[in-house]
Amino acid sequence: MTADKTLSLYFSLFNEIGIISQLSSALVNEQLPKGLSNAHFNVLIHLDRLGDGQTPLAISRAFQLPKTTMTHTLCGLETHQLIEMRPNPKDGRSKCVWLTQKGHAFRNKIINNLAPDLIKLSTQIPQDRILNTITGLAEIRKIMDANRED
Amino acid sequence: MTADKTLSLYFSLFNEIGIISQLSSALVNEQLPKGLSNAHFNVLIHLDRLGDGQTPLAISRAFQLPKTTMTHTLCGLETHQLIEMRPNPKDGRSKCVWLTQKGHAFRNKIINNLAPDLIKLSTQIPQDRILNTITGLAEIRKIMDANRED
DNA sequence: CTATAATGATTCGATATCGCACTAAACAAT
DNA sequence: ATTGTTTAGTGCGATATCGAATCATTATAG
Repeated sequence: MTADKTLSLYFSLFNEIGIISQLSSALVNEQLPKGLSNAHFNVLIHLDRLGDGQTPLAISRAFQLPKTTMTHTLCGLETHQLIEMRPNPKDGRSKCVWLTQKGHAFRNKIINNLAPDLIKLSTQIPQDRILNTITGLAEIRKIMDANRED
Repeated sequence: MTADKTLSLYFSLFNEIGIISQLSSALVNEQLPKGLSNAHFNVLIHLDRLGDGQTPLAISRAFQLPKTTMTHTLCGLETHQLIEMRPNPKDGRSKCVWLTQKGHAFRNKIINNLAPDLIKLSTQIPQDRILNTITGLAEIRKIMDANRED
């Protein structure tokens, strides 16, 4: 295969991915109140799924974002009382991030509001298609992630 | 299929997409000089592929971005002399965006610099996998795009 | 034709992202 | 114990994103 063909193939891939990323962000944003963005919601999801009590640095690494960005995002979540920042008992420099009751409830509410849109999607696209696409994406993601480090 | 399963399936999908979107943006950003971002580069690509002379509004719609964002991005490109903004002969309120020689050359250079990374990827992932994934993504994107309007 | 509405682009203010520099705490090496 | 290095988090400045309001031009209605 020519280099040109390869390039345009991957440009197509990344173009589709970019568009869907934007569309899915829009879906979530529609459900969020003013003052809270995708960035905030993703952190809530993350803490709920993988457990809270993590440090800000660990979270910023999980999202591969600069820690200054995470400081800002966590600050917003704390202002809205969706998380609590407590000192890290194991390291005086560090903090631990905990979901509050309100944070849990908020996450659940947003996910519930999201459900109709996603369930509608699931009626429009065969499940096999989604599963196969996820499999392909996961492979691509793993390799790109591995390449990133060298 | 339960609603819960459906939700987590689509969350997985969008999660993979979000990560790859971030990784591919990073690939491009590595090749861009300070002062020019993905946003700028994507506009150059767009003008080269689909033809220049478009209005700012048309471009902002193509990317589904607010027109104020596009004003800002185009302003940056103009400062770097990668595009020219000329009055629209068909509408006194409007402008047309044209690639300069420098803009063309810049696009070509960046794409060339990007090539090694993408060609490496193409040696790591079977082409069929990429093609199938693109097909799946395109279907998902089309349906989400259509849903967006109602 | 004139008055009104709609449209393309910009300005402005608010928030987000991110690199750089800084502080405080922990760790490492003697 | 002391000193130098590394690490966690934050403050700050630059740029990006985006909604609301504004200005100029065009389209529409009567």
